[in-house]
Amino acid sequence: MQRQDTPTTDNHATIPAAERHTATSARRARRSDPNRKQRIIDACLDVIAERGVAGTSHRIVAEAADVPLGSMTYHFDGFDDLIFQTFSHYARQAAERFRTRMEQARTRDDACEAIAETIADDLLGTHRDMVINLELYAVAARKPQFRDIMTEWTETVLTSMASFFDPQTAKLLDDVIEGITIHRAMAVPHPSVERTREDARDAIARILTRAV
Amino acid sequence: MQRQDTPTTDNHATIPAAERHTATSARRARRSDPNRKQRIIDACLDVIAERGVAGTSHRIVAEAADVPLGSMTYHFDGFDDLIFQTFSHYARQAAERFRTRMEQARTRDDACEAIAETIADDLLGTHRDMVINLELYAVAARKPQFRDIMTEWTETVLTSMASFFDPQTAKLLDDVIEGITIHRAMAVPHPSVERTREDARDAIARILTRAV
Amino acid sequence: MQRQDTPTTDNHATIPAAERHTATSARRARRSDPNRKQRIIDACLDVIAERGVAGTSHRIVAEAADVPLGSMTYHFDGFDDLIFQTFSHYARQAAERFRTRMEQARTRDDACEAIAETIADDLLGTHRDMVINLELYAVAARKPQFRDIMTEWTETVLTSMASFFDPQTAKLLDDVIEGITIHRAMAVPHPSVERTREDARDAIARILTRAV
Amino acid sequence: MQRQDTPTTDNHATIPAAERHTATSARRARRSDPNRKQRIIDACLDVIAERGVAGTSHRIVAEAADVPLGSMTYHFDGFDDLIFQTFSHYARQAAERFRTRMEQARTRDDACEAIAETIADDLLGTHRDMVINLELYAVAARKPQFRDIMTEWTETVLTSMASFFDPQTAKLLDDVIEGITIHRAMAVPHPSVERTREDARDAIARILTRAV
DNA sequence: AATGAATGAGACTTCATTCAT
DNA sequence: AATGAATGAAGTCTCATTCAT
Repeated sequence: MQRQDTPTTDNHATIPAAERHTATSARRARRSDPNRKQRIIDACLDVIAERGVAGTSHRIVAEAADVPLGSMTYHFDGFDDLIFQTFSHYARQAAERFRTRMEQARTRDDACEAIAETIADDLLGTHRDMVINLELYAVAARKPQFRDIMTEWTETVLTSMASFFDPQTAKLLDDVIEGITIHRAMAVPHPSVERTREDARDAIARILTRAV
Repeated sequence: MQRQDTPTTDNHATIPAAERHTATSARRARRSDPNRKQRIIDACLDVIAERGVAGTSHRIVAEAADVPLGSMTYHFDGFDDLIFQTFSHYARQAAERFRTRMEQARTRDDACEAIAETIADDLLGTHRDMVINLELYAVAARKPQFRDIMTEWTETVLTSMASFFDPQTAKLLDDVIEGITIHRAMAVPHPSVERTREDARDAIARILTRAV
Repeated sequence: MQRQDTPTTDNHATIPAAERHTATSARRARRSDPNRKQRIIDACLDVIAERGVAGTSHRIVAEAADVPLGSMTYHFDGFDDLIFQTFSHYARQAAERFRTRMEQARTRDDACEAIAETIADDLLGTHRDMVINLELYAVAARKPQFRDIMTEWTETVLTSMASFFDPQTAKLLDDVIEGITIHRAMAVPHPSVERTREDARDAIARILTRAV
Repeated sequence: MQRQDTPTTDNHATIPAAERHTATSARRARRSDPNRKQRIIDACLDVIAERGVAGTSHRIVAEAADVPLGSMTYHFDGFDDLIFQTFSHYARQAAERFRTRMEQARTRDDACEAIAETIADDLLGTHRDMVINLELYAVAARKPQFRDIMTEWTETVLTSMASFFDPQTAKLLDDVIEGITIHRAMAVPHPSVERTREDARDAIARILTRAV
């Protein structure tokens, strides 16, 4: 309780007490829904891809995941936590995909191809991934916690490339991956996957030519 | 309104109660205010930098610009228009800055240095620019309209480089600029401006070595 | 935006942005409603009397005052401010009533009768006043700001009695007023107004007998 | 939940997210917990003292008592029952304390001193008791059921005084006790215990002087 | 006997926008 | 031309309570 001109931290009051709702409406039974939390995260990812973080809300995600609104703050410690866990999950998955691709590479050429494929297929292949990436960047630029997600991701990428490229080259390649991703994302109309793959191959080749 | 914000005390950002509306009359009294619209745009840019598009609202911008709330929908055709014009202004300004830098370059080495400076000083020099850039990217990824802003910007950049580099090299350089910008933005802690400039120089050099 | 285990003050996020409700439903026109704020306060007093502060909410008060929910936080700086202003108004009014009664008294006996009437009619006459009084006490016990309301009230009461009683006697009388009020409020069933007035007269007489 | 609360940082009072439910298993492990119900009541009293009935909820009490949320509705028949039993316990205890004090009195003077001590030490000695008292009054004013608690308490008080004072005097004394208690509770800043005891002695003396 | 999981209702607040002035 | 007043929708979050285990 606070007077009108005395700003305090306590400005989100809540429910009264004592006399609360006594109505006992009929309830749908939907208990015991395993991995509901994961379903919410997946749905949240979809929503972010479609409407951006700015357009994401508990209600919309709950609807997308087909869970009651109350589930949101039950499973997540507030909206911010939802966003954090969602991006965290996404980044981990993306990093894993990249590592898998690199692990399957035998030669340096294989590795280059894997990178090109990552750019063209994983990062830009779908509008979805593209948007999520950029939304994550935007948030991370302002929130240190989200930068940690990025750090982890970057480390996995660089580590995965370590077998084929020296650290400096790997970093440069990583920069280029990023740059191409963004620029193609911004292009209107978006270039085709094939075209993007070509461009990626060329860029990588140019960088490596000198390093050889 | 504050969603993905760094925690602030947020004392006066909130809407005043009814009385306060009239109580603040002394503060304003700003009849005949030329370029009020521009002041709103500048304030909006500040707000976006600090709270992201998700945390931006008419009220907060109005407060930051010290204009009445009614001004917002009077000068802008709704919220989206405000954001669009704001980003549009920003991008044009950034492109102009880059062109000026390049125009002052005489040799190819000058040009490289200008690029490095752009990365280190203009795009990453301030947290502000970094955040605004990424916010713009995020929006642009989802809204074609905003992609036009990016297109214009990119064209100015490539055109400015045309005197010193062949198209393909310019594009690659542009990609690297982007990649470095992002990766440094994500790094924790942010590397120093000097360090960033060094890295940028190296990356550019590597790319050009082979092209020469 | 905050990670799950990092308690920050920033835990009441709000609206997204950019893509918000564009629906323009038909609106009732109810502009220009003078002293709407006072009507809300009156309604709030009714609600408190009926359900206690614990049972009071923006929604319920808005409904009682027949104003849209949005009006509540428009006219008041949050729930706490509403409660504060409501009690403040009530206390001022009650103090005024008491002063008027005392001002009309000519003799000491008149004053005694005025006090008895205050107890029986003003403070206990209606269930409404009784409840509001006690709710105010309860809040004031925990919130210093509300204690200020009480202080002002008490001062008015003591000042009003100054013409007829020495300070110490006035204070004792005030204490007795309070005590009778409470005890009768707690009695089950509530004694009649007449009975209460009798009791008050007796108590006052007893206190004054010795002082004479 | 916090409505009319003094501003607190409120870190751990909030509900944990889903995972945290299981994460805290180490903390509890309290099988076979005798007088758990009493522990809940004690905790509830603390919560009421700190946040008022309006700020009390099942969750907060459960947290304060370190029992699982489900315990609340298991041991109590809903929220109102919890509040009722809590106040009931408190009043019985307070009445008992008063009776003990009076039983130890031998002379009428002893009795007067016991009353003064009750006011100064028991009712006002701690902020806690003061708040709880007034919260109880407020609820009792609106709910007959709670008035029964008060009736029982008052009867014990009057009975305890019967050995030393005639009924009418006892009643008046009781009124004064009440009045002083409230007025001191409202004073800002609260007078010291010693000062309060003095005042109480004086008031009692004045009342009795005439009666003698 | 006891409790973790879950939920629908409702809490406060802020929002973009409209409209009379 | 400009704006203060006002509002319905939607925001996040907490609530008491139920129920399967």
